[in-house]
Amino acid sequence: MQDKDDLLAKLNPVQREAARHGENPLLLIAGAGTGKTTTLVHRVAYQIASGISPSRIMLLTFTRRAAQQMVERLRRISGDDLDISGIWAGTFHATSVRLLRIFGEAIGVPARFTMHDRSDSEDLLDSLLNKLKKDVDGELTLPRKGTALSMHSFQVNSQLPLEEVLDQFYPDYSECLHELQGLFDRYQKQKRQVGIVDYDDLLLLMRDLLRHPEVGVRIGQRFERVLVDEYQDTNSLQAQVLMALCPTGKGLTAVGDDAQSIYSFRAATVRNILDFPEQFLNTTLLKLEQNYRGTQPLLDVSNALMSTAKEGFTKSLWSDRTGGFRAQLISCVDESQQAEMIVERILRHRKEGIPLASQAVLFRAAYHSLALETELNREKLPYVKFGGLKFAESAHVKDLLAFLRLAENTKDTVAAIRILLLIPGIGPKKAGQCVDMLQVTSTGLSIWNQVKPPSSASLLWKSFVHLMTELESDRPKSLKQQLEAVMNFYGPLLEDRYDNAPLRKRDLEQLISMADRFESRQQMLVDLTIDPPSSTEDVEADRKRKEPPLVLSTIHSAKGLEWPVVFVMSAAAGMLPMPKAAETLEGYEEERRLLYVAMTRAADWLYVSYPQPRYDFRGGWSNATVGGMTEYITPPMAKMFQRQHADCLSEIERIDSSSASLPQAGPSKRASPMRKSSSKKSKTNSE
DNA sequence: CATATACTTGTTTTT
DNA sequence: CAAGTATATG
Repeated sequence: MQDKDDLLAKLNPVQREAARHGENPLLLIAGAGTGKTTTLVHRVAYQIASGISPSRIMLLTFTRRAAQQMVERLRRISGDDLDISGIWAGTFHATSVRLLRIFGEAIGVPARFTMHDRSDSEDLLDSLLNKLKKDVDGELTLPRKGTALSMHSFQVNSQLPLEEVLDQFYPDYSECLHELQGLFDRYQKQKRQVGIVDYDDLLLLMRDLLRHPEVGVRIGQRFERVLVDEYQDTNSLQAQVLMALCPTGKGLTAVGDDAQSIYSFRAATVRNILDFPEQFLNTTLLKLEQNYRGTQPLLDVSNALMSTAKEGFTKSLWSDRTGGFRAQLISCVDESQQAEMIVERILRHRKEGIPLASQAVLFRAAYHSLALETELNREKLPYVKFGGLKFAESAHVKDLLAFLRLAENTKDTVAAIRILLLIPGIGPKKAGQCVDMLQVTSTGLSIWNQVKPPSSASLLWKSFVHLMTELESDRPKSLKQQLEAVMNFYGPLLEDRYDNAPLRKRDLEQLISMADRFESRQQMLVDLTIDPPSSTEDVEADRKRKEPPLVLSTIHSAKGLEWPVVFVMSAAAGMLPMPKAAETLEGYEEERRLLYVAMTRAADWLYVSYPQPRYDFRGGWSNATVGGMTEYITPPMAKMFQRQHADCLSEIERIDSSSASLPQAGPSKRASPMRKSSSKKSKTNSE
């Protein structure tokens, strides 16, 4: 077997030091594109080579995508010598599920728990909220379900007292503190009683499990090494999870970049990263500043952006890839012209040899790409979109899964009401009655045989109850068969419910064909909730594409990825600083970091574009305050950008033809193995 | 009691 | 523009 230090041959000195660091707590501050993931992956490989069993290493990442990518890279660098298969790599949430399946009973989580996604949580909370509304009888103005859930979720994740959360973020509702507190207590209690778990509960339960006097200690001892990626985006609750897992910090590694913290709405706090050295004694702090991704001119612009930030340490990224393309700032007449401009440039890059899949268009909110998508469809360019509404969140998919969810957990009233309402002739009232029947009985769903539906629905009702009791029974049926049985029943209902039924039906066929991937019904339901197919590609993957598609992504979903060509679109007040988000100073600063994250995704070409302000919905210039110039871009920065006005088409042509050749990509080697790893799916690399 | 229609409201980001 | 409320009809 090779010497374990050979593994680290390609790392720079700081990276190597991080990889070889012993078991004392390690905090790695790593700027965008500095080889953060590379270092982390090498550290894991090095530890395994040093004799630590992979099954005793936990690698916590921010998204499932990041976890998969890391495992893939780990596999690549460890070759055949090291067996890495036992490693626990995943998000906090996914890891929690994994632990709960094994140890959940210890803290009262039933093996057949079902999960609620955000809209299910809202529904459950809404039922309690409506009762409360009757009680207060108009004396108080209570929040809507979505707002209420956000409050509660923030409270849980931040671990602050509810009073503080209300005062700080929802002052309008400070008066209802008492009522809301009661509401949330009842909400938590009810979920526990019926074996329902939501996103926040996964963290809460993971913490509680790890604090369990016996089981918790056992788990803590089992994991000798714990590594956390994107630490700047963890919240207090996640910090508590880590504290419970590694009380002394022994074996703990955290990696992050305070300049890229963009999840404050999930109660993420840079305090976690700043306080790490105090929280865990003997912490070693290492910093990575050499960027292996971008060219120096591109980094100059990003650095300039961050130098205007109001707070935070300034790191200056540098690269030895001097020269190359200078970023362009492009002013467009309106959104549709912006779309045309982007498509035109994408095509030009493709002609010059950059495949579509190596180009990405990034934006603040999912709907910002609508105009562009129309244009892409017109040009028949294939694309995948990350972020925005997920496949598993669409109504028809949720309907289908609700049948299985109810069968899995007959106390999951949200699932029950959802499917009951699908049946013609059954409304909220009747559905409520049916659900109440379930609460008192122990015979399960067969009690519904006693329900007498309106005569028009009686036949349908019979087949419905038959279906459900079949699903509920332990009679061995494959998942696929179960789904097909549901589809038999649901298919016709779907048809007269939605006008685009054929399309939706195809989605469901897709879902059914995915069934074999899952080991059990419970697993399928939970996995689809914590790891919903995040792009259109995941769903359509087997429809063979002629060409790997262009990437469209929200900035949040683009975190940690890179592309040779990056477009940041709609970077103008009203869209990139989102008015709603930029109300507070902290919010405003986060919007800036968002732009920073977006710009630092680019390796070779970067375009930032914005439409001119226009008089828009409900009185107001969409980005008037800045006279058409995006707020964050200061005059010196504008000079660094090669500024263009796309409304003068001749100007575009002129500049484009002069800069049409490929940029000199700096020194011959890119100093890291990140590039060029053209295996099937690695159109993008991580930092 | 279920459902259809007509009108108001508030617009992000993700596990 | 979707998701809420309010009112009318079956």
